[in-house]
Amino acid sequence: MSDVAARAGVSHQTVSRVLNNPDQVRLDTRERVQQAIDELGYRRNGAARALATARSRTIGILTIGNAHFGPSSTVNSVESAARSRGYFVSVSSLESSGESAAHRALAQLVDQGVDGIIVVAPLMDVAQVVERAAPSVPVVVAAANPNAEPTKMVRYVCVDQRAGARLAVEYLIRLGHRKIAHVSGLDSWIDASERLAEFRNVANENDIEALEFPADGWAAADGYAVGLQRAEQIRSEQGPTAIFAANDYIAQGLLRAFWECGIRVPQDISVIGFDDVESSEYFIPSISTVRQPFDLLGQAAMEALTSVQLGDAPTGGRFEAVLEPELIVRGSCAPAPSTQS
Amino acid sequence: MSDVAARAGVSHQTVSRVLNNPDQVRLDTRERVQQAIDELGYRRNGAARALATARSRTIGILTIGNAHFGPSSTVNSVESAARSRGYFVSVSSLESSGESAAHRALAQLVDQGVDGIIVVAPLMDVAQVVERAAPSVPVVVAAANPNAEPTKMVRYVCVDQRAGARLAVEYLIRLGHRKIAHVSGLDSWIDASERLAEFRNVANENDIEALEFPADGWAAADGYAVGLQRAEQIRSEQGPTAIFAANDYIAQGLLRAFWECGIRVPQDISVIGFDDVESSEYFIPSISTVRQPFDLLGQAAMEALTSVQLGDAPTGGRFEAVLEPELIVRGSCAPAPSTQS
DNA sequence: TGACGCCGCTCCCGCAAAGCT
DNA sequence: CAGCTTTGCGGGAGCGGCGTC
Repeated sequence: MSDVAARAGVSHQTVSRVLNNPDQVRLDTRERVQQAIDELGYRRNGAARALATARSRTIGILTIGNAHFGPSSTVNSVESAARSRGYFVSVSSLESSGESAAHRALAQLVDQGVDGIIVVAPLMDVAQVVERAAPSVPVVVAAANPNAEPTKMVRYVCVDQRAGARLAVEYLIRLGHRKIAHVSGLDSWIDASERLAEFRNVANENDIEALEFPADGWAAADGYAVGLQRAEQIRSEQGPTAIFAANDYIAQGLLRAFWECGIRVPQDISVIGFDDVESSEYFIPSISTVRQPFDLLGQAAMEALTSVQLGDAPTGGRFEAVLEPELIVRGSCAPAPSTQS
Repeated sequence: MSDVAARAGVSHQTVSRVLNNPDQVRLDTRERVQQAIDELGYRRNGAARALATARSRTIGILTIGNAHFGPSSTVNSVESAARSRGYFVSVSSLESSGESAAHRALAQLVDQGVDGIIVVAPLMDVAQVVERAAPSVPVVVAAANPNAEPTKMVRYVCVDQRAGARLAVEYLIRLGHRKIAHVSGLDSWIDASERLAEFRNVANENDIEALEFPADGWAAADGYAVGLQRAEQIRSEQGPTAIFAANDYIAQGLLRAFWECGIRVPQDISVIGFDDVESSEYFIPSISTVRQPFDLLGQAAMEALTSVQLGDAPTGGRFEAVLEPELIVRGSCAPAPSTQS
């Protein structure tokens, strides 16, 4: 910087001013300085700036790796929202589950000196770690945490999981299904337990027989295993006529298992998924599902983070933003057999 | 830090030594200092450290967003490899295509003061930008760039795309197919053009009739469009009996289109994909494909970056590491009809 | 507009005490 | 015991900007 100053024949803080408050410098000197900067290819040193201003211009993202569709989509949108606001983005993926890993990752981010953190890991224990950590930097948790309790430093945004589950189940009910199974995801996931809870609610409200087929994970393989295991039951008269799968991959596994077992979808059983992953539309049959607005979620998270940084009080609600999912009707659901007859 | 020093009754220098070179300070003082650190909850300031050492302990990842399976898997593995080596990871996604965007993103990372950059964007123009930028920090490009020319600062690692294409096409040939189409991906992608080039080679070597059906992208929708458009041709006697799709999503779209058109896979036509995405195994029929070792690629990239930082000379080859893909045989390919008769 | 101090840390050097020949 | 190295620790400068006077 002093090189630039020397070349432009001014002092180094004039250079600094040109960079930070251009209007405080007379036009001609400003241009002279700018020219010197260009000629020397001068670039400000981020570390020095961070040290002097106590702001790193970096936000941290705490996530669970990109193996999962929802979190990975959200990270993407957070990243672009952050960068468009001039922030660098530092990503930290949870290597393993468990509170200690979450705690370490959080501490790592704080140590790095991030100006804020967005948590894209809809896991109950991660949310708890954040709550209890009482972090010194603003944190926004992107998850439909039922225990969300905004504080000075931590806020919440989410896609309304319950509304999504309701969309799916009520759609099935409208099709005449009276016996519906839910293949639930990992119960350590907030999303999974929210969807399950609302599945129960809606079934209850409508006097629907509700079956629960828990899966061992979110992957197609897990849905496949459940499908094989429940095939017998589904073929029987007492079996469910529709299934609400906790996500699309599970639905895909289910479809595959049913196909192998000679159970036709949607004639013998209807299946609806969640998330609208790319391949669902092209599956055979194409999979009806509930789409979550992950792009908006990232933006909302970034906005919420900014408002915390500005010292704004919580908006009053438990969430700074609640986004609505959308029902996508395709070919994997049909009217219940009994209605047809 | 001076607080800690005061509390432990030592100088700030000793505290620094405890943190950096513990063995240079006597056990009892070291413990005293450590205790003071714990009691005060002291954490080193990263920005100050970066300023003083001229090392940010951060590596940058330049990628194209996580919409694509390969890059996103690679980013994941790079991230974990980097963090296990004690690096923070700053991610910058290309918002748009084009050299200027790539240039900006690269500059942004450099400005931030990263210690190295790993490029996970297998695009020709991105690779060119990196080459021409003659960056001041070590860069590793994870792409099978045919023009790879390792320099002092930039190195290459890759999965052997040509070997992968060969695996797929020779498998089809072994099944007796003599007329094979390749649905190629975006030709701005290095991977796509490498696979296409090798498809031509292998076809040529084996006296195979090679058809090329370019797709407008990597998505299932693109494969679907091609499938619809080529259905007529495929049904005819002169049509290909097998298709090598540039990736699994395209293969999925193809399968869907064929299903809609009453073309049976694999009876009427064989289809093989590339990448082995999660849903491929559960598709109907399950999709034969070529798996790329993305996890190893990330590690290899990180290793290469470390070796550049250490000032090691290039290994001699054009790539620091060339990883081998693997053929995954499933249900979407069958012997050619002519062989069966 | 310019001069000065400071952000928090690391590195270079210097000094003292202890151990060696 | 002189003269040396080794070990353990402290003082001060400076990294490259920013803020106040």
